[in-house]
Amino acid sequence: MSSSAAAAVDRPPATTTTTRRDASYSRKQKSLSLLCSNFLSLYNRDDGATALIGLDDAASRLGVVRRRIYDIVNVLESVGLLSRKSKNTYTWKGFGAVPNALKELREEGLDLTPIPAACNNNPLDETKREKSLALLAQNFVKLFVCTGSESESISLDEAAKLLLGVGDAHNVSVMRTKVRRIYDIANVLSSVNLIEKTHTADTGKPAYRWLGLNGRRDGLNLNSELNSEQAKKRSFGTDLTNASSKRSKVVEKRVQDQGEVENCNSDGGGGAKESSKSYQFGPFAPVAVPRARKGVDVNKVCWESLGAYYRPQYQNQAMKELFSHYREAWMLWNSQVAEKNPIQSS
DNA sequence: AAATCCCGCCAGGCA
DNA sequence: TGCCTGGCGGGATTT
Repeated sequence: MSSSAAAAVDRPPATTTTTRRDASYSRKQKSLSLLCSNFLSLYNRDDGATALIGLDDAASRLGVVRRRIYDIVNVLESVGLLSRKSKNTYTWKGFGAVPNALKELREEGLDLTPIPAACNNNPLDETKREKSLALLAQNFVKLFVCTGSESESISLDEAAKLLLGVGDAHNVSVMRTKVRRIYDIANVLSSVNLIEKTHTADTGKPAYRWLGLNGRRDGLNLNSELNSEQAKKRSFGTDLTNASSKRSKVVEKRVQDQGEVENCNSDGGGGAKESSKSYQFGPFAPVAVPRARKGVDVNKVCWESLGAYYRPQYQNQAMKELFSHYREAWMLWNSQVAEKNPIQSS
């Protein structure tokens, strides 16, 4: 089947290697870790309240194509942070739901034996399910919670080999694909501080350590400095959205066309230019946060959640202090508003 | 050179 | 038929 119309809309114009080599192309703007952190900033609540997540809404708010959202929700769903409600819609469950999900995973136990096709009602479905990111993510988590490795690191290689199908143990190509997927999963899980990236003591090879909910030092700090080295490396000076990407220009334009872009980040192109060079409000200013719609104070929700949850990790001390300053000012202002308007602000 | 992982093609399912 | 979902791997970027 050829690409669908939806996919065509979804997809920025076909990229050439020229574009990819463009000097302004920067992965920092687009990492899955950062995207996931921003996703949490939008939907995670301290009070444990559930929220509906529309995939299109999430994609346009974050300035990415839907495809990227699928990666995130599939992994987050595997640890119970959200669940699929219906087509296009997920329900945010929050960190309160994680212990149960982990308990269930633990009780299920780690069984990597492929289900024989003959035993399945629908072999095709099972094959697909077997390879799905969601299941891979669950099994990855099980490697820690079911094998007593909660205090130990598991190397990337080790994880990939364990999660490979029996017949694929020596297939380099399959192994490489599996490793790619583990990177995807690990980036999401480290963004929510359930795991952290480390290195094996002996070989220095990449590895991951289970943090569990202890990884969240407190209810606010989802982007703890304890977060993966990866996030540290890739998040400096980046925008809240991934709209900076040239490849995201189609999405960005679509959002602008809808007249929904809150141009609170005065770096002009809504993040299309390097925000690190021309920041005005700081990288936590969302580019694609929709204007308040009728009866819905979207802005308030977003800024509140940003103020409460979003903590960029700056390697630069000045940036750290600057953000702290803005955050304190915001919190102070917010509490003053709350005092004046207890009903509206509650 | 190895590690990392973004990106989007495209297959398959479903209404 | 068109949209939704997501597996997959090429290849660019970072370490």
